[in-house]
Amino acid sequence: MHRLYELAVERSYNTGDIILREEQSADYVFSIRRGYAAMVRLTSDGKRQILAFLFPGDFVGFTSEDNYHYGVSAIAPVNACRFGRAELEALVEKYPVMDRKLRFTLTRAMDASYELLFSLGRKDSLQKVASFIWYVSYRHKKLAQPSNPIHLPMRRSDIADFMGLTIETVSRAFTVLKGMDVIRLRGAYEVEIVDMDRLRSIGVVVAEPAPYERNDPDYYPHKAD
Amino acid sequence: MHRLYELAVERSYNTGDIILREEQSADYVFSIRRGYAAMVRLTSDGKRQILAFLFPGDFVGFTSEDNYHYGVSAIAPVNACRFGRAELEALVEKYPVMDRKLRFTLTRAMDASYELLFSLGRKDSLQKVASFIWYVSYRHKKLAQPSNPIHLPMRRSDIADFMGLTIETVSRAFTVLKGMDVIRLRGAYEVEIVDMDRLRSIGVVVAEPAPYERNDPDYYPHKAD
DNA sequence: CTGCAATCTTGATATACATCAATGGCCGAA
DNA sequence: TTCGGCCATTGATGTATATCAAGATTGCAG
Repeated sequence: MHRLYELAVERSYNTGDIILREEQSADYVFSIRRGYAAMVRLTSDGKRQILAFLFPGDFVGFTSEDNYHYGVSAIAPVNACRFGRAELEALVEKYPVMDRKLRFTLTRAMDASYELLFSLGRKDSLQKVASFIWYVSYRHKKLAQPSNPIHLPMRRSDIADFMGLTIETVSRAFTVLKGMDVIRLRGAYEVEIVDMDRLRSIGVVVAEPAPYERNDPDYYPHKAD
Repeated sequence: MHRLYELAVERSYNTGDIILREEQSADYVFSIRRGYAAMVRLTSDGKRQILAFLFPGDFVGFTSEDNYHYGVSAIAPVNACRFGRAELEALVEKYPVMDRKLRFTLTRAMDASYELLFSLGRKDSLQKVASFIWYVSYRHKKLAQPSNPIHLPMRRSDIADFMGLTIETVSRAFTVLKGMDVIRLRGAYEVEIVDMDRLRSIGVVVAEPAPYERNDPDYYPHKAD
């Protein structure tokens, strides 16, 4: 594993700096060491979608195409390690364990991506914002950072572009959550979660036990054949 | 590679059958051999989001959690191979090439997922439906299936639940595209793409060459802390 | 062929969110 | 400390899409 970091180049970025540019040849993979970044995609008419927020420990830059189909920029000062794709693949060839590690990393990114897909497609604005706050708290906890009075490393416009909303709608959702005594704000970036259970119940709207009315459940449970 | 299929169990499913159930223990991985399926997530209030359509050759069932966080059901008669996760991992351990193959498969799924994320967050209904038709045509082409007069294997409600719309809105978008002479319909499931370029230009709204005009050093004014 | 049921289309209305427009609060510079 | 600019918040209005409600096709069963 430390072999990996021998071929890394460490780099620093300030807030707003571009780490990786859309349509650039996909020659590098980055791992975020400190700070926060966002994977960004832009439309021809000036709209923006954030595909993922990157927290310390996250990797970015894997793609099946020749070029990146997204940009990455720092939303707070970032330290990142840059790996050449070719060198990385060579190393992986030598140490097959790496491959499993990378695969697991990708699988986690997939799960996060499906979670967001679900939010974007089928949650209303309040549910989106509630699940977003819950998500940031969760990620901070995983990193052993303060997870209750949390610091949001991103601005309202970033939240909006992540959740498919506008800044105004995000702001109003914060106001509603405050009014419900679910959260409290100390400045726009410090969120105290007063009622974690209620926050979760607003934002995490997955279905209960038996979700598939339509179908004949002949096949479940799949016995070993 | 054929070693892989030695530990597969082949199974058939009819339209509407459940291949894999949400919250089930994630013990299997499936590869679709024939037919079409959908990864589905449901909300507590009865809404549905399709996370991905599965075409022949696609894999499903990898997750970083202990349980699946989505269901999979057949939207047309399906033949699928089922692999035990444990056996698969054991095989991978023995033949490291497999790992790279799986990783690449996952990377492609990621790219597709980001594409959908973008559509859900920032496209209007016409753009969503146009890009959807384009996507199905593209997938058929990759499978060496007819890609111009295309057969849609899914119903309007599936398209709606994939694109975060309602069936009515999807239907209206089809009508608009017909009116623009971009597509022609022969029954609800047969789509002739009359003007592929226009279809693409409506649905694929990625930004042009220099996408980051706004992102001078000053774009995120919340400067270095 | 005929009839029925499912699903798609079309129309009318409601509504959540976007857009437009101030106002207000925080933070860094001087 | 005060000032000025950048964001966030709040308010008023507009609009795209959801919802509610009929019809119109399609395709299957008999």
